[in-house]
Amino acid sequence: MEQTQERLLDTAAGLFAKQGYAGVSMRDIARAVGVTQAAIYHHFPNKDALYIGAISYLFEQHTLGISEQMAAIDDPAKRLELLISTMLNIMEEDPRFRRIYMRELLEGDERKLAAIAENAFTAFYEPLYALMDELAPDSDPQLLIFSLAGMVFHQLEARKLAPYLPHAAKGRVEIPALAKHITTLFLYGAKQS
Amino acid sequence: MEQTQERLLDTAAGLFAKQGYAGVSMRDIARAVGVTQAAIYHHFPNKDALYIGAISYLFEQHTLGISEQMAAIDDPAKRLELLISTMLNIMEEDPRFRRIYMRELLEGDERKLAAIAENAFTAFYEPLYALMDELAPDSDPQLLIFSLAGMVFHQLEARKLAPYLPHAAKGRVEIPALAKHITTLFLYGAKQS
DNA sequence: AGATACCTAACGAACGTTTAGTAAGGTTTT
DNA sequence: AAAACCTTACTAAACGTTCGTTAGGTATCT
Repeated sequence: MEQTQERLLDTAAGLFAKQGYAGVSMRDIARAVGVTQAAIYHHFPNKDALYIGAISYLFEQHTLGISEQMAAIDDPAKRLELLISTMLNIMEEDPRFRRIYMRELLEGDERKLAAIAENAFTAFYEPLYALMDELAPDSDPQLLIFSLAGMVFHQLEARKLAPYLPHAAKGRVEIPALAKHITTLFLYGAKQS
Repeated sequence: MEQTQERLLDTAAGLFAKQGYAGVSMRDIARAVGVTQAAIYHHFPNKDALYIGAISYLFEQHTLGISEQMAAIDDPAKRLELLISTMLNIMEEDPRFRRIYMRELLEGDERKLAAIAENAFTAFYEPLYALMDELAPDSDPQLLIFSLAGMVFHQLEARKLAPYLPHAAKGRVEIPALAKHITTLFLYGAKQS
């Protein structure tokens, strides 16, 4: 059966996202899945491989179909709007996703970063790169992508911070409102938004 | 001497910021400072106390008179530019600062979040709030601030990812270029930038 | 003499990983 | 059709290492 392997990947993804690489032991994962530690080594050669496998598995779950979905829309601005709200929805639904990404950026292990970039992130990146070229051919697409991604990630994450800030917010900002804000700001800037 | 204690706090802050709580051992910290593990226990009762102490120490370092600096500039756009490049410079200089922020935001401990919001973020937040009101009186200032902060944080952090992405970058993007990109994008959007 | 600031050495627990074995199912040989 | 063999998917137990922490000793200063 491949059932155990997939349950290992899924469970490990959640644990690693929440507690980080060093914060999760092979025993933790085995216990959560309901097997012994040694059983993991039947499916993965070591902890590193399980970690990278879990992350790739996590990204595969979500990146499927994004390119196809986007290719169907001609107008670049409309495509951007769809992409932003898709990203927001995915990351709202599955916090493991943005946690793993942020955590890896923070910890910055060269090997793991490279693995994530290749196995997992490229599916997002490629259509975005093309879109940036269409929207603003004279700007650096990578800078634009990093700014856009930063807005999406931080808007979701910072909602937890909002209650503790001055001029306290009225209530939780919903996803469609966030999508509209980011799209408008990204396209036309604060002066027009 | 209080010298060792302060060096412990300073060193631990850097290590914890980069590798997280579980990713750093007491031996790591002792080795980096140049004492034995047992010496730490002369200054702190346990690892938890050292962690909390290190974070508090880090934020105390960053009580900056940014409000005064900004109050001297009349033109809102110029003020924005100064603020962005100041934020970028501070966080470039001391990566521990943005890493601890991101890490605590991820882990989301209510108590620590409240402390961070009060001790660290408010100094940035108040002048920003006023500035947003001037720049775009019809928009939600908090949304604008979160988007701006997301860009600043993520641009700095994501530079590590750049080499592993397709259409590989030419070289490391420098701070002034980042400041210019973020300022223009924030004010006028991608269409104009 | 007593406090301070360390040291060496060790404790038990937890860590990633390995070794050896087993029960179940399929495949090949007789 | 039965026996022999092989592969798969595990388990129980242990390996050496590293972990947080502590006990006890030793210089140095007041």
